[in-house]
Amino acid sequence: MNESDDTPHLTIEQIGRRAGVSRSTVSRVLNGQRDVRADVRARVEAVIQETGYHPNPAARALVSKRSGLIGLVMLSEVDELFGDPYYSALVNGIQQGCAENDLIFAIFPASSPDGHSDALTPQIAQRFVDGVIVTAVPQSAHVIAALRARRKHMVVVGHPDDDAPVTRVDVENREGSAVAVTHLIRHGRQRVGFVGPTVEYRFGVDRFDGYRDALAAAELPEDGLVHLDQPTTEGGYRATIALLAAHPDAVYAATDTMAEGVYRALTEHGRRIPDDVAVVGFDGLPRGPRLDPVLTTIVQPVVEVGRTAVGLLASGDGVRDPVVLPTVLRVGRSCGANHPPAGENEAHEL
Amino acid sequence: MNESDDTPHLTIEQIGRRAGVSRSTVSRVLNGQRDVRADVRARVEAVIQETGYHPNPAARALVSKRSGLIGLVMLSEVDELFGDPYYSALVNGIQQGCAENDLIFAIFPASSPDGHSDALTPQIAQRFVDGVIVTAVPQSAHVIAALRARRKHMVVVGHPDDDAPVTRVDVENREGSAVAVTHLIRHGRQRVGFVGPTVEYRFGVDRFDGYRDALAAAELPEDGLVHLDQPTTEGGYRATIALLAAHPDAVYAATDTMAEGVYRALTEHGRRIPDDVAVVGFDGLPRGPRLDPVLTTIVQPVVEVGRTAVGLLASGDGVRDPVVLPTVLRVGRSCGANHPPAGENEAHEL
DNA sequence: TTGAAAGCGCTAACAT
DNA sequence: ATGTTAGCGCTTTCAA
Repeated sequence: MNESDDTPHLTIEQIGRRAGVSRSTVSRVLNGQRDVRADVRARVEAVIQETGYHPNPAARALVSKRSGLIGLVMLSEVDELFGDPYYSALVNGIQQGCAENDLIFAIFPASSPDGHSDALTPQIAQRFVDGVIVTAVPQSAHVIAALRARRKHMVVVGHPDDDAPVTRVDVENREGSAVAVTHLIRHGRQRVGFVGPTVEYRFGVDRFDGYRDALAAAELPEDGLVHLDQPTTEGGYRATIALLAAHPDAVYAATDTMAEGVYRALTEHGRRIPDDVAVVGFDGLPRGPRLDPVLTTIVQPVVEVGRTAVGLLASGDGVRDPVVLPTVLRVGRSCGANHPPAGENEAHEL
Repeated sequence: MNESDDTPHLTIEQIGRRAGVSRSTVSRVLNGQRDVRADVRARVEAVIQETGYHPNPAARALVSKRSGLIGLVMLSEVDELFGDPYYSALVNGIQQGCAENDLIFAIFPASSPDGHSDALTPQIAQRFVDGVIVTAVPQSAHVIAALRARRKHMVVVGHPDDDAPVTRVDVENREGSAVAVTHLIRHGRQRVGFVGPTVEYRFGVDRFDGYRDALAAAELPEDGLVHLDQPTTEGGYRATIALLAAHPDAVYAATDTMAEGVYRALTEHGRRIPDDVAVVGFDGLPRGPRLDPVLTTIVQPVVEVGRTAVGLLASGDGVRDPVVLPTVLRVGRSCGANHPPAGENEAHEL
């Protein structure tokens, strides 16, 4: 129960009575309709104020078919994600978006604990929720499919593998990558290695495409310079070891986490950063790895992604065009560009 | 809106029609009442099954006065907490509890962004929520007060400063501390230092009391051995530096995070762990610091705390007796007890 | 054991 | 500009 039972809650009817108007007028005031005379409105508002009245959300939800609740679908144990700097920032953005839109932010496990046939937890399935946010990772494909099958309102963060229509929010993975690699090339690097995740990660593919774009534009080779592994520090380490045979003078790591592995591998093999090998990463997350020398990286606006996703959920129903947010190059020490071209070293607030 | 408008949802009435019974009977089946003939029940359940019907939660909430929604009040930016191993585990437990009780888990910022006079965010104030969980930290005092004033159903995790009646879940801070310190004493340590948080942290006070209990029981002195600072690695470091003057042969750190600082201070000052100075901590969190040598620590069941808090919220309304969960000593290498007394080195599953 | 009917508190036609 | 009325989909007496 919400509160102790000895606090009978006021209803819109009673507010009306106290203000000497009908319940409809109170409703109009409540919902900001303007066809209410100013003095009447004031009177009603005064009563609302002094009584501390709040309309019953369940009644509202019943008639309006909106609960004011949106959810994030968690694909793994909640506390795994809590450690992840990406989710940490994303959740922060979602929370901000909810506050801005006066929505309640709920967390849903992806599947019911009892291993239901349906991939969805009863809470989502039972449609109390106005809409959900799902991140596009390999494991989420079936959840997205299930949500679509049930015609749930959803926004996908990132880029799902299948190209079925969904409203989604993404960042300029490809463009950002191209900027990163171009930056290296412009500062004299000729053999830029790519260390990125294996192909099931769509963002990795997009970032790889940006890498190719930049190499192609500079007419540089990529022979033996591309090495894929898990998007972890360990993966970055292994990929870099493999890459060394190709004698890179720079490494573009598709994630900062992988860049951490790149650092370790380079250091262990006696390569100085950036003197022998320059490094640029991607992500720039607030809680991401702190490397020495400071990593030059492409900053993606994850918090903004979260807020945008909520905004999309709050603003309507159908499938909308993807929203793709810009990334920014943040120049540190690892790229060897101590005097970066003007305008390149300013990271926006994210 | 919940779903695309072209999916008109089934109502209990329609289910009744299809099953050839009244809506009341369907409701009885739905709510597991037993005065329904077995074959009728089966028929209704079959229809529910094949139609994939779910009762409308808003309608249910309206009449039952329960939303099935519980919330965690977040006292700082969401993403600060995400980094915190304590919250990480707590949220994990809350999530588990919600899944078990078929509740939706929402996250609420403590105060409305627009700096309302009221300390509560509108969502909570507007009572959509069946109950909330608040952690007892210094900043939460006014939130707890505000919730109490509004007669919200709440469970406090930890121990608030004021002794106003609340339902709360806590762990055996005092008893656990006593076990930790007794363990050190039993293994020959005579000068056990206390490194803990300053007195505004109630759990710190409780843990200090346990320390005193153990010293008193062994008739050992505490002169110059108690040093308080912020409950951070840095605080643990500073407190230890101060402590060194008292020539401790062991340090009991009231949190593992502080223990991390203890390690650093001891190491920097040439003390070997555990040979010169033994160390025992408190928390044992899944994502807590990993120290070398492995820290002996008092493990508190934070996940269980979260689940219990939800259980309390789900099970009733009034103020209940505090639930205090047991802690367990987990013996590592830092206490110098390589052959721990039987039964002491088994940490339960948490 | 089952059905009919009232009503939870609100919004939104529809009147006036 | 304001009031009246009819539901939203459910649970729950109350009758049968």
